[in-house]
Formats: sequence, structure tokens, C-alpha cells
Amino acid sequence: MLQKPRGTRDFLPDEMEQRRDIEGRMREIGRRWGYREICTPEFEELELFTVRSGEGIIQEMYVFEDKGGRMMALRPELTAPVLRMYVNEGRTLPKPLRWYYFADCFRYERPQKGRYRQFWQFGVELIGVDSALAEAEVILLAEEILSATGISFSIHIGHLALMRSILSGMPEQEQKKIRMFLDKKDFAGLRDYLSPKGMDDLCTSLTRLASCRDLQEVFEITGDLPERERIEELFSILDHSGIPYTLDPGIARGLDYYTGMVFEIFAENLGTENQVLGGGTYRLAHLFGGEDTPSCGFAIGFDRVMVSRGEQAPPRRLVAGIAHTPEGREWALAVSREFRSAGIRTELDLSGRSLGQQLSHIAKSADYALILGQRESTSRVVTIKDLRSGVQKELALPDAVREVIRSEPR
RNA sequence: GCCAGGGUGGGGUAGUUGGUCAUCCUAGGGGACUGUGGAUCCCCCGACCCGGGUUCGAGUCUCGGCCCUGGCCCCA
Repeated sequence: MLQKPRGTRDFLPDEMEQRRDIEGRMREIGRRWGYREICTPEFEELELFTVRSGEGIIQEMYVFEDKGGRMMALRPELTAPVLRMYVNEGRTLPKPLRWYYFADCFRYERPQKGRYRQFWQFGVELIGVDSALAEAEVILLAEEILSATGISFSIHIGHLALMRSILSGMPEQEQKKIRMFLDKKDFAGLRDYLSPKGMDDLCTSLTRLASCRDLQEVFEITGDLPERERIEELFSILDHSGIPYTLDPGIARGLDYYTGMVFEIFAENLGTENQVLGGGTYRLAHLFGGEDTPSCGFAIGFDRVMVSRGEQAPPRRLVAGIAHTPEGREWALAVSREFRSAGIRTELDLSGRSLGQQLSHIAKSADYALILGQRESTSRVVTIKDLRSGVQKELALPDAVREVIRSEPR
């Protein structure tokens, strides 16, 4: 038997309804904040992704040569495509641009809990504005969206200027290595790395900084910075907004296009892959041939949100099932039409079996059975049976519709 | 790429030191039942992940692969 590709999933209706429900909540909140949906191609020229992340990521991507000999890649994320799109056709739009997307991405990686080869991201990009308030907006929006999904999470916010100020003057390679230790909170590893170089003092202040949770103390460690006022403004806005967060100067956010604020959100009930959101302030547009444009944004790992929500009973929907005899068929079709145009999910029996059999099938899943045979057809009425109470009535069609609309799904 | 544990009908399972027609539940289909319920009863459908090896004989032992689950690495 043919199997689905490794790391991909099939979704049955019960699961799709839940995914669409959560997706809809995210879209709705984005909409209320003025973010509008965009869409970019499922695949792009390979270069779009290597230009800023390096050749190394090729082995983590689905890469192929098209019939014209061009190297293409299924998108592994959406920030680069969105900024490419901005450079191509968004440059003359009035700033700032507030965009969101909900789309699938592909990475050729080893699947594990919360990590798949095809996965969905909901993300926003706020393009063309460079202010503490813009950064705060993105964080507050992220918080509101994740709250709406019903998961438990914690927000960690940092700023790259803090670490950079201590590391400035060091070779880039070395900085990168050190940031890796700090990002993982591997302080022992950091000491083993720096001690032999006689950099114990540096190690101490880095460790102190990465563990620091108070902004005043942070600046005692780093000394005064050009970015200080901006950082203080950001955190002041956040404090006044009342959202719960943890200051975390240790966040390094993988690659180098982030320029300032960085933040990550972790779900509280997941395993290793517990990061459900990552984002920050960055500059990318100039890499794709545009002007240097300040932007910030985030991406939510949609599938991880769903894993974090766990097994949920599928939402009940009101269902009406129609049982009918051959003589009642035309009337049954007419009744179906009316019920459907009233917005009621209406399922017509297609089997032609006995009414008893139709009823027993309908009773498995529906809330109401509508019985339509010779008698109903002749007198243009509907025999409607409430399957919860067992109460059966004969009603005129508009009354039957009203009766069902008034009720709650079981 | 690495490590650990797994893989028996659609889902969940039993299967002894290797030895009859591979167990049970559930789901699905049909019937008892052509004007009325999910119950009951009967019937049907349907599986040892794939390939090599050991053996008279493999679901069981062995090797390789594939896939699943979790972890490592990585995480744009």
C-alpha cells in the first residue's frame, strides 16, 4: 500500500474542523489589529533562502531543478518570501505595512513531536516602521493571538544589543559560538570554552547577563548603550500594558538578520520542541535588492499550538438527517433546499433503504430526523423528530426550519 | 546524520520454549425490519510493514530497509 511521505500528515474532518477553528481565531485577531492577509508562492528560487542563511540550509530543504534548469526550493519559512514580495511590489504602498499569512512550509528534517516536514505557520510582518511602539505592538499581538488559542505559554523577550555590547570587538565566528552557548543556557559549556582563552571575566559577565531578569541590573552589567533609551521605552510600554513576560537577554535567535528586539514564546506542556513562536526586529529587504527597511514580525508554529491544545472533543454541529420513501423524494429535495438555505447542515439519505434503516443510520449522528414520504409529500408538511427527546411532530416547512434553528446541537 | 523503543484487519488488541483455519473488541457494509431510533441477534468485509537469512516449519529467531514514537544534532 502506498504511504504518505515521511513527516506529513492526513487530517480527517474532526481534526480539520478544529484546525480551521483555531486558524480562524488567529486571522480574526490579526484582522482586528489591521493586519491583512497576503500569499506568496509555495516554491521560490533557491537563492532567496541561501542568500541570507547560507548554503548550509540546502540540505534541510526540499530543493529541485525545474524543467528550465532553475534551482527551486519549497519555502522553509515565510519571512524571506514576504520581504521579497515587499521589495517586488510593496515598496510604494503607504507605510507601515501590516501583513499576515497562514501557510504551509517544508523542511527536510527528522520528524519528531511537534516537528513535521510539512507544517503550517501563522505569522505577521510589520514593515517600514522602526519604533519601540511597533515592537511592542508585535509582541502584544502575539500574546493576544496565542491567548485566543487557549494554550498556556510564557513569553521571553530580549534585545541583541545587550549581548553585542559585551562581545563587540570579538571575531564574528567567536561571537556566534558564544551566542550558541548562551541561547541554550549552557553555562558550563561556555566556561569550558572561554576559560582556556583566559576569558573568565567575560564568561562571568555573560553568564550574569543571560540570567538577568531585571532591566536596571542589565545595564549595570553592560554599561550605558546607545540603544538604552529605546529598550527602556519598549519595556516600559510592555509593563504598562500588563502582559506577563520574562526579560531574557540570553536569546540569540539563530541567524544574523535580527537587529534588535527578539522574542520567543514557549508552550508549557510540550517536550523538546516547545517553542511555539519566534520573532523580532530585523532588516532583510536590502538583501533582496530593496532599500534598507526596518521591519519586525513573528511566526507561530501552528502545529505545535495544536499539539499543545491536545485532544479536544470535536465541536458539535447541528445536523438534520432526511429519511424519505420513493414517493417523498421530490418533496425531500425541496425540504433539503429550504433547510440548507437556512444554514442548517442537512444530509439526505441516499441509500433507498427502509425507513427504519434510514432512521437508525440518521440517529447515530444527527439531532433531528425529517421523515418525508407519501403522506408528507401530499400535504406539503414535514414530520420532524427530535432525536434527543424522541418527540415527533408534523409541521409546515417554515415551522420545521424554525424549530431546528432554535435548538442547540447535542 | 546519530541513539532508544516500537510496527498483527480502518482503530485498539491476544498470540507461550518457533508448530492446526491467528484471538477478541470496535468501526464499516448487509440482513432480521418497505412509515419510525442508537439496543439485540445473524452474516460479511478485513491484518502478521517490506525483503533476505536460519529452520522440516517464522507473527515469533536473525540481518538489512521502510515507517511510527520519543530523544540528540539542527532549528531560518
